[in-house]
Amino acid sequence: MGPMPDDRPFHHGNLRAVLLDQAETVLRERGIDALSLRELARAAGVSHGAPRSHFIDRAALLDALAERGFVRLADEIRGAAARTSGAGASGDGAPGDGTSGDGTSGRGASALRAAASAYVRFAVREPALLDLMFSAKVVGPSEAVAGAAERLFATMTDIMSTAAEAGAYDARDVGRLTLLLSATVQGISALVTSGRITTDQSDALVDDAITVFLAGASAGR
Amino acid sequence: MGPMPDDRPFHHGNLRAVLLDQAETVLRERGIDALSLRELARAAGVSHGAPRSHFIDRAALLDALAERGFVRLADEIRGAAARTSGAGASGDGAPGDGTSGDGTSGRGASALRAAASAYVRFAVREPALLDLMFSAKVVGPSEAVAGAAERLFATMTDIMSTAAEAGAYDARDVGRLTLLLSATVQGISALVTSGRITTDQSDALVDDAITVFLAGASAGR
DNA sequence: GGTCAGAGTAGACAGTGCCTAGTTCCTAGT
DNA sequence: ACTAGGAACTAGGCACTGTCTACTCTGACC
Repeated sequence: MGPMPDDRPFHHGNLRAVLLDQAETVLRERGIDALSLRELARAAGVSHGAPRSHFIDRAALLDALAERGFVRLADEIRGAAARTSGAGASGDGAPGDGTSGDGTSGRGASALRAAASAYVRFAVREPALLDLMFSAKVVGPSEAVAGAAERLFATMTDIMSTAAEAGAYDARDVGRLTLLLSATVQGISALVTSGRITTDQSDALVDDAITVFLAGASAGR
Repeated sequence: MGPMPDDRPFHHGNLRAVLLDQAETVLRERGIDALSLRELARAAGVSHGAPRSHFIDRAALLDALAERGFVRLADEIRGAAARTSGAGASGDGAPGDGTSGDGTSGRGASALRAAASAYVRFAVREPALLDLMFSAKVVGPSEAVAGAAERLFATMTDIMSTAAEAGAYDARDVGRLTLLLSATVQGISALVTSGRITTDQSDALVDDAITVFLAGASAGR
């Protein structure tokens, strides 16, 4: 009814992106309980019903956040792994150079170390977001976030495959070993985000994890 | 002001326990978002302000739930580990019998397998509760839950020490290895509670985890 | 130029957590 | 036996939230 006395444009233009960015900040600084659609709307200078045009639910907003989180996390560990070897670790990397040994210090190993470290660093930087990404849903995760999570796992598989080609372990075990290392890294992150261990401890733990993992994985003949 | 027309006693007697039990059920069946102090009060047949006598906060209720969760989880993995070897695995167990080998199938190994399996089974049974126990707090966890979490970790350490005495790995590494296995098991659980893998996959994953862990841990000379 | 869907506004409603004042009961202490 | 006091509980109110609905504005397209 109000004739809207303001001079600002009726259409915000990119409300969705603004809401997501602000939500991410709130999540980081004050936790998920402090995330309110109405507050986000106020901060963006729109009415309390405006977010509904972009997110049908509060849950939809959270899903979008989780989805973005998975994409960012995948990018970061891919980048970290790629930075260790000269070329990238994207999909069909060059075949292994035949380096043998137990793999605990090969080129594949350093990529694994870098990726794991980047993963946990993400957890330190964005504890609430990672928590949201892996939170227990009463109903299964939505299509979009499941896809994004899948992409993260695919990235992990890529990195693990490259390490296998470098001789760190048998290529036939890549599937199961990827699952295992993913779980381990996620577990270390959970210990960090829940405040159970310090970041210093987590660094050492990542080191131990990779060392034991490589020794155990290559021991399987 | 109302003269309380009911005939039921004024004092509920054990409201606190009833609230916690009911809260646990709601958590299990409808997730943490469905947990409302007022609804719990209604279900218990008391006024909406009654819970405040026992839990100053909604957060306090959640803390109490998490605390109970830690205790139960610790009990379950201790029991599972104890059931593998004849005697219990409590604290100062009998010294190892000198069994050598790489430890991937020794007596300590089966205790580890049982404990890990019990942990993940707990996650399957109580996903939302486990999530709550390891949720990212903007402020550090309360005193009580930190203590309960500590007790869980101590239980893990006990089990790991017993396996070390059985020759699974060097006793000097127990501290770091406990942290590592705890993280791994928690990570597998997170994959389950977030609906990323099925329970069948989780069983196989636990198996792989223990195998790789023992191979890697004992490989460290 | 009219129309039509998307984006935003504004109001209402049920529900929640939290606070406060008052009431009831149990349990000491004398 | 009586009374003081504290713990447990009731009842009302406040601010806030998510969600629904009806309405309005705007730009783009025929």
